[in-house]
Amino acid sequence: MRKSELRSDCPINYPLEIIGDKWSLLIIRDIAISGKTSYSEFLASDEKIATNILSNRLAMLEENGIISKKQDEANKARFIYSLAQPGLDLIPLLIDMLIWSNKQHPIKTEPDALLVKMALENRLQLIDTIQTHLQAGNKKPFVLTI
Amino acid sequence: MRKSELRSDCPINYPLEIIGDKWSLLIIRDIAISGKTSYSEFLASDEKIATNILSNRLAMLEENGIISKKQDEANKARFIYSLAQPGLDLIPLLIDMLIWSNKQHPIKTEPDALLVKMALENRLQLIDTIQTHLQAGNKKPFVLTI
DNA sequence: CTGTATCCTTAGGGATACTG
DNA sequence: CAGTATCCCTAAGGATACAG
Repeated sequence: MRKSELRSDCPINYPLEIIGDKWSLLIIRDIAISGKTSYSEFLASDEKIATNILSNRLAMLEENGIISKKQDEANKARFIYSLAQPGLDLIPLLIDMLIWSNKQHPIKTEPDALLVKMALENRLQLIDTIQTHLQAGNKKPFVLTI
Repeated sequence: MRKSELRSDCPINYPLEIIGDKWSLLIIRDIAISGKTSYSEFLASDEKIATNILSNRLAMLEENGIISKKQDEANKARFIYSLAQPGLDLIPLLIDMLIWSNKQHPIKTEPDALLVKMALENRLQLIDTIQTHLQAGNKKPFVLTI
């Protein structure tokens, strides 16, 4: 995305142009909250993303520095996706979306309800805990480790 | 948007389906931060939204209860758009986007730089101040009243 | 001023087959 | 497992004209 292609240089518009499509934030959610790391795991999510779209979005997110892609040392045919710093910095946004959704339609099913509870009690601490969890390279979803 | 049409009932997916297009959040920004209230003001924004798209998004946002539309008492040919409660509840999201953008490319131009400064100093207070400002029906953009 | 209506183009996306 | 490559369709969007 070159700057000349942006509709404007408004800082609210900017993230919309980078991750403002209907799929990117779901991939980021999968990594950040669901603990997913691989193509096949993203493919298995409820929203049923198509293979070509997933492929395209992973490439775009990597190109924009939101995620990182590394070969799995144990299994060379496998790739591991993780959040780069700008991706980790999107976690506050995910949490606020969760809080907003909960206000519109209160969430009662686990593990999301637990996440909402933690977010409402101490948003900053939750964000920090998730970021630390991810940076440590844990494989289980954060919410299952509590 | 009927629930049966949603790709999933994930609370992160929900806002993406309601306001996750490339234009809705810009209209909400115009109302919340730029102090705009009318069709022609939205039309004049930097991103150059088309008339049919603007018309469509205003109707959709109203239908989903995000914004309210009222006839101007002083000028009957004019309509005034404002944020309903779910729209006001999106302000934390806007602030997070601002903070994220600033981290990617530090903002140096006013009035956005001032807004970032306030957000970093006390996010909750800024959100509350903007919401109160809007609910009071002030016509000047919040940031110009400081 | 606040929209509709229309025409047309393009980007996004679903389905499926195929490959290293 | 992790993708590419097609094919095809639809929704999104730009441009412009017109209307109350």
